[in-house]
Amino acid sequence: MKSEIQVFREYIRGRRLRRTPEREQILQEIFEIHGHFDVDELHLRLRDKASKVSKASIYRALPLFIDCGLVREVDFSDGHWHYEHVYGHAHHSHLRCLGCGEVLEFEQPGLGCLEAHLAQEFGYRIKGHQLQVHGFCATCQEAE
Amino acid sequence: MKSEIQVFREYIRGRRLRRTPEREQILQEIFEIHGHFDVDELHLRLRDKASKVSKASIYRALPLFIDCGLVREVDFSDGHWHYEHVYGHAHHSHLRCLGCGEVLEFEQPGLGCLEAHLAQEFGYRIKGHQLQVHGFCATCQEAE
DNA sequence: GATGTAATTGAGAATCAATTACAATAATAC
DNA sequence: GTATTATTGTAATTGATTCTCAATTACATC
Repeated sequence: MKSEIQVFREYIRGRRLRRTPEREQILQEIFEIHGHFDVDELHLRLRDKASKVSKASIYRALPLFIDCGLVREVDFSDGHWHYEHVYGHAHHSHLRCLGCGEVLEFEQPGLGCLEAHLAQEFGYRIKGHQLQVHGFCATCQEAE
Repeated sequence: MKSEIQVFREYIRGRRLRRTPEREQILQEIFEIHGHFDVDELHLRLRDKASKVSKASIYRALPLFIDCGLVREVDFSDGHWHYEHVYGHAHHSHLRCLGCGEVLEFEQPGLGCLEAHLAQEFGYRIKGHQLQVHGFCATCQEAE
């Protein structure tokens, strides 16, 4: 399997874009994040490492990472985007607690089959899906 | 089955909130919308009927409707919230075209079973889920 | 290695949906 | 009817994201 930096560099070359230290710093940082992140968090983490990458550059780089399949947008319905490092990870869905915000991951293999079915029924070429389940975790149920 | 206005009035009474013409106008308008809507659209439709309800009131009313199960937030990943009239409708998921923005609905009965499974495995009390599938419709595939 | 080009950058301004403060109004309880 | 307090519209504010613009820099070519 190609390394993620490799995937990104090939993508960059293929599009006549440019390989910059900023983009690679951002990507590197994403690899090191365990779990989900948002732009603010990513920016702070880079700040802490004395990187001067601006938020604007992060906002500009993320669509590239998404486009080449390294990162995925995740919707937690809290008013801004979250992202996750996706390359080489099994596709999964999120179970989110409406009380404390905890997010668990689970696998849902049946959805590949659903995609094939939808492709056939509606004539779509399917690119992906997002499934979120929400509710209250054990702790938050007690607290109610 | 209780009428939707009834559901809402009981909810209002139960919470010691107040029944106002603005809220009922908004709710009434939502019933008459076929399909999905966003705050802007709802506001324009009310304007057209010479209603003076402000956007702020719409923003303030929607969480109430959601809370009493009459309306559901829908995420089309286009930067702002969409909603749909939900009471008495079968739960469904959305298939969205990344090219033209078309949205189709489909039913996915297996997910009720998934919810029960998750409830058991993680100790959650599940409140609901959202599934969106995205890809390119037949027309947009040709255009590429 | 120098040069031209066009992509990329950071900083800050602009945008836009959503929220909030405030004073006026109006729904409910008494 | 009166008091209480939720709700309203208006306008200001917030906060995430996008855009602008001048300066910089990566890459291809000489």
